[in-house]
Amino acid sequence: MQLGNELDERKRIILKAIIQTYLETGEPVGSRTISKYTDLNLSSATIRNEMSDLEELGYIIQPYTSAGRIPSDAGYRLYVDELMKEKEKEVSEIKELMIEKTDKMEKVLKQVVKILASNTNYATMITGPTYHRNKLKFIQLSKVGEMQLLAVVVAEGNLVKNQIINLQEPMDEETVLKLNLLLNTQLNGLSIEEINLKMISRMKEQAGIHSDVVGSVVDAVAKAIATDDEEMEIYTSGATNIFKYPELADTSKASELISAFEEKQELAEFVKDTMESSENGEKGTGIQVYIGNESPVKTMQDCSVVTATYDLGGGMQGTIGIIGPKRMDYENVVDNLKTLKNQLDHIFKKT
Amino acid sequence: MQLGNELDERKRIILKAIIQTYLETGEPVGSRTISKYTDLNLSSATIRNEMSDLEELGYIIQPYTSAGRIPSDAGYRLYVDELMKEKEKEVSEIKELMIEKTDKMEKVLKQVVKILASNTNYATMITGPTYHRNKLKFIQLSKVGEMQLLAVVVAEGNLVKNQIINLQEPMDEETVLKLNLLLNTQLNGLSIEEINLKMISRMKEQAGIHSDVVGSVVDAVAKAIATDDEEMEIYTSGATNIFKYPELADTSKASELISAFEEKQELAEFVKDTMESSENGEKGTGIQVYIGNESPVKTMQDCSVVTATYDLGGGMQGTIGIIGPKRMDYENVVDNLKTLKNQLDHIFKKT
DNA sequence: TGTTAGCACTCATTGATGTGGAGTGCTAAC
DNA sequence: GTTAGCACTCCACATCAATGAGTGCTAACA
Repeated sequence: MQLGNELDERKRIILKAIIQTYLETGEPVGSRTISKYTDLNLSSATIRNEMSDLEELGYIIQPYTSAGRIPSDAGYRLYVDELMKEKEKEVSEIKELMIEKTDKMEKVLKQVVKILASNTNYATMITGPTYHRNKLKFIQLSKVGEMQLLAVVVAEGNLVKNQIINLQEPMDEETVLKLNLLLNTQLNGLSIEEINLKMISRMKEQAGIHSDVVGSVVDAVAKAIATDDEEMEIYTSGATNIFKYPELADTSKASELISAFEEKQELAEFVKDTMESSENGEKGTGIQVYIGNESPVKTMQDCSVVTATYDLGGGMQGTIGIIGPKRMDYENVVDNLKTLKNQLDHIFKKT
Repeated sequence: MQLGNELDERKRIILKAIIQTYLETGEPVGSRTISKYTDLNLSSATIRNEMSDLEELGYIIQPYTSAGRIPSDAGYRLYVDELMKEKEKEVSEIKELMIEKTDKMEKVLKQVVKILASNTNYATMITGPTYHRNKLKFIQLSKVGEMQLLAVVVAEGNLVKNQIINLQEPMDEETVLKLNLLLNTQLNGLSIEEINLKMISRMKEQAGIHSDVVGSVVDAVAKAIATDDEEMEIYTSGATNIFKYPELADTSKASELISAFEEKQELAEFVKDTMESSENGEKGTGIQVYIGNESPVKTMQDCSVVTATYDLGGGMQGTIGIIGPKRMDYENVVDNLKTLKNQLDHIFKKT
């Protein structure tokens, strides 16, 4: 935005041409190529002069003396912020993603990353919706064995968790019923912050000899409602797509990248970052582009990462991400993410 | 076994020496090395003669003229079957795997693969116990919304599944109770094969206007009990360990291998194969070694795979696997798997 | 007959060298 | 302001020789 003004129209066109050619080929692009590529009808010499300027301004880089130029991080940034938009309307056919309606969200998510990965040829990730200040909807204790209870906890958004509780001593059906009633009347509609110690100890009193069960159940409840960072499941796909881009495929880089995918906790950085900046309401599209150094994760400084949050209302939101080389096809990626965002809204609102 | 007899003692020692040196170094081993390595006190020339014989017999291979020798698949096989055992008693200190007791099996499994991967420096996989002819233990329908029921199905082994059922029309608490009773009395203790169409249609009759709910519940039951191959979750870890072995680390191979890990369905082949042969009761240790071509998966012909089944009694069993280069440290791997097997038994029997 | 020393030979690996070509920067002319 | 021309740079690639690990063979030895 601020930098863009120092560029006249011709420079912008040339820069755009350079970047686009580089996106396709992945190899430094020279002045002759551009002189043919554009409809400016300029000789390579003129282009060379302009390119020299562009390099001085920091938008392109010469990997070594007398080689072609490649975009710098700043160049990509300008391209994403401004140059790309001018073309945006052109290609925008909405591809129908074939997501069959399944009951389990987990499956949907796994399918989504998979489709996205094969659509874009990049590595992809997705998190399920995380529930901020989620409220308790329903608790059900059932006897499933002599000394075992099953606690089923349902939170808002129909997030179901269950936990087996091993008892110290047998419990009859009637007591189970009583406990059920107690738990539901006391805890129903509360969020995790609202369940305080006082309340728990009061309930334990009322439960009499079975106070330890109350403790276990409250634990289960806490687990069901609180979705802390560790809990958060991140699904990934297409990690091996990075082998398709020579600049990332050499053994050491690939190893690091794929490790990051496997461990997943580095990916959580993006989720956190994206969530934060989407709260600050930048742009409003909820789409975030990290180019090279802009990434919060060091191991991904040779990559670009594009993330989007999908928002299901009611405080539930998740994150989708695409990780690829810096020369990723930003237009296509952003496009894909946008349509996917809508689709996810659609699916989950129905469910 | 049958082939082993054509080898005299000296040849066996030399072969063993060759293999062990190769396991360490990963490079073709020459005669001079062996002449120093062994306590046979033979000159390199003599060793050369023996090696020539061993090559003719098919146990070792010369990658190119006048290079050292590397073990062939047959060589590894002999090593695993016979040579290795002679040393087995030596190193067998049981490493205590620090598996903290958690409630969720999923977490235990994820932790186990992780530990195993970092212990062995190979890629690892594990499946949860699959339940053959599993029986229904308990069904609980609960109303969680105006038009929504939650079906919780508990099968033997405390395998819990839940499913949200969307109703066509509201249902009052009383009906829910009645349905609960109906389902439990009819289906309790049955395995999936025993639930036939006749039974379902009879239940639908008794359910009256809510017959569609019965259908949904039975579906949920089926899903909970039947653990078909697709359902089966395979957890993996340490996929990037393959980068540590140059013979697997070149881009094309690594890409294929890691893809296989990501997709997981190739890994299911091993699970199936291992299960079958463990049923046939070979050896009795339940540990299976696939060397190179012996593998049922083509993409892993440059690897060796060692699998083990852990058995929890009651028809529940799962599979652990380690995937590495052919020159993997078989002794250590087998050892690790054995102790892990025991630990898993221990953990899950407690749970 | 089994073992060993010696020697010629093979072949992957490594580093040096040279060439071709893509691309630049600069200058001079239009 | 634009362009043609030219010298220059530097990577990529191929070629070549030197190196050295390792073999196979032969002949001598115990």
